[in-house]
Amino acid sequence: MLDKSHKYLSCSNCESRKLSLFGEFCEKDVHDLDEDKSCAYYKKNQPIFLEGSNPRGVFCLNQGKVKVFTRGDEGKEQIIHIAKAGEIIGFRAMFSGEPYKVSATTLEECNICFIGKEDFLNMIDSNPALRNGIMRELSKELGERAIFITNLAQKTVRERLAFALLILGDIYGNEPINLTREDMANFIGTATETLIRLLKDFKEEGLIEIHTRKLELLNKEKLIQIAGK
Amino acid sequence: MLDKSHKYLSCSNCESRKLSLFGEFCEKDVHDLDEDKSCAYYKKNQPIFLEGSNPRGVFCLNQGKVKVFTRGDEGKEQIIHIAKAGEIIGFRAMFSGEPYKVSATTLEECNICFIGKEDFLNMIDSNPALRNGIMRELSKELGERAIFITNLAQKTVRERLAFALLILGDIYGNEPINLTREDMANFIGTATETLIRLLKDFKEEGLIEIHTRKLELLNKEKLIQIAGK
DNA sequence: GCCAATTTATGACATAAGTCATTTTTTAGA
DNA sequence: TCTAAAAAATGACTTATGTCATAAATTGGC
Repeated sequence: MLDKSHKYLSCSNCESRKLSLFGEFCEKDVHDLDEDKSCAYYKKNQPIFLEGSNPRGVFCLNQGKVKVFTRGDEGKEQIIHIAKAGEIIGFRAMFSGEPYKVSATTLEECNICFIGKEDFLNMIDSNPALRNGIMRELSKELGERAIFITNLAQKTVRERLAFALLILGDIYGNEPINLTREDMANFIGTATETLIRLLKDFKEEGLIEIHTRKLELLNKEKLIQIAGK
Repeated sequence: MLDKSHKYLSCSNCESRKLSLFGEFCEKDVHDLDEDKSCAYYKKNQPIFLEGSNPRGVFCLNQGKVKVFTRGDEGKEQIIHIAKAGEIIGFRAMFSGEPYKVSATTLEECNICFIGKEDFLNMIDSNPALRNGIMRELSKELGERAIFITNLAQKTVRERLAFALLILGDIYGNEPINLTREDMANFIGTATETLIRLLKDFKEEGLIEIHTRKLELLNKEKLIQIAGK
């Protein structure tokens, strides 16, 4: 499944594409996409783009997970989003005309394709469905971030942890959640030690199972209840 | 300046429009806009739209300020954004195809115009400049919210207050900042009492001047320093 | 398969910020 | 102009969560 060589990955039979904003492309569009893009293998913990730099195109996640984060005053990461296969990342900064406000780094080995700025913008101009998809995506995320903000401001760490576990459960699907404690703490906005203690509580309450780094959700119902609205 | 009747406000000489996403419209487009829109006077603390309801169009803020907020578990407001004249609000939910994730309420007397969903979407389809403006706007806000999230997660209330005062200073321009303590607390994500105590500190440190509800920034330099990155 | 480096875990302690109760001030409507 | 309601202010007290120190476990490179 994962391709460590830098060899070309065709879009036409790419399963991730079918889940992505390019999913509805007609054959010709897929062919054009194939022409325009380049592919690369990224190892774990490899940066994709950095806060403050200028976007040159967008990244299409074929395989693997990626964290999107900003750094606060003291350099501490705040994870804003965790992207999975099928997601296109880094397109916001291309429309805002500003440098990246966030950084992106792989959380595991990844295959990631790249589409240059000009090609991507042309696609958008000539493809209303893609355009609408992008606008829908931007809007949805904006709504999600409003909720993220409210959670941070009003929920306890325990509630936020339950909330985050449910989100991570969706992202990881069948696989167990697999993040360092630090990344997890930086996602819910707390100290690593606090997170560790709360995970232990959840384990003792029978809500999750812990296999070192890998977490399994045992009782989603109860987690939903703890997470609140 | 403020029109308490519900009489028609023409777009062609609307100063707020010139600052808005419709600012670059040609004469014909402005004429069409005039045909499509309706205008209304809103008094202070009047809701414009509610979280959970379905969007029927967008609102164009001709005069006044509006708070955009969500409610947490216990109904407490978290203010996400404060909109000023020239801003178009409520367009995110129209693209996401979901009900509103936020509510909007006037903070003062307002004149607000309304453009129906269909008309607005037609405008976007036929007007690439408007479309790009909207995408730029969505993207910019997404970046700002990443910073908002990081601030909430990592800064102290004192730092967030300094940060918020600077933002509010920009929004209010020449006028003094004019918000209830509760709204202000709900903007920076803290308890009203905590906010009141910190405002007192800032006053004693000579950073702001307080005339009951109206705040004046005296030392932006120092506020920037406190706010941090 | 071993060892250094990283990550996870745990305990002790400090404190920023929340909550609750009460008073004072301001606002807005009659 | 008066008055009731809302908002702002203040004090006393609690606590959730962060910090620091250290130990245990896990990981990954040679």
